[in-house]
Amino acid sequence: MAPKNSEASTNSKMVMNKGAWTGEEDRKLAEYIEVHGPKRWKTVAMKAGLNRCGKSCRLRWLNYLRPNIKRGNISDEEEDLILRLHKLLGNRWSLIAGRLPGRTDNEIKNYWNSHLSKKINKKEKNLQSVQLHRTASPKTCEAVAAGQETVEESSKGAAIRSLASM
DNA sequence: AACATTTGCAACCGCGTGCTG
DNA sequence: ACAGCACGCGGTTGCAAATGT
Repeated sequence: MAPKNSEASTNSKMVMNKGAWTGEEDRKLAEYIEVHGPKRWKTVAMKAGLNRCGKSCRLRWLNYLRPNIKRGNISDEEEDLILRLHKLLGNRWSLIAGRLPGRTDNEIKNYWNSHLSKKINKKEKNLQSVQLHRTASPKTCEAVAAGQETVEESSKGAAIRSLASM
């Protein structure tokens, strides 16, 4: 895959750092934000003396350097909340993260993709095999599933609207 | 021990939206 | 009304560590 960078490409001579952040870069970013605050990321990147694009700085701050960030060890309560919110909101990771203090959307998205989606797939497969044994025709199953989907979609919309407006 | 495969997470990318001049 | 910019989001990728053969 050819590397692209929309912000970096605005200055053809400038080659931005990419990949993992070093301790030194973290320190520079944190020090700058402590003084000037987390805004104008392009300026932050330049003024902090970081050869990074603004986007990269923003992401690093939000997902790693920001104070009060919880890392790892997602508790059973948090997992349960994620599952319920995902059922309600779908892949609205930032909204879900907003309900979990100290957690980032990226962390929740990663957790979902690597842990929960598998769990759910397993559950669904189990459920399907049970249903196939119990119910009459596959068409009945489809009809039932479609009906549930419609109801879920409408409540999803209401939930997103109410959370987004907060 | 050596290699292959899988997993988990940090970071990147493209796109949509809102703000500003 | 419009263009350009900055920001935020969700999807995807890259890679090191862990695990399996």
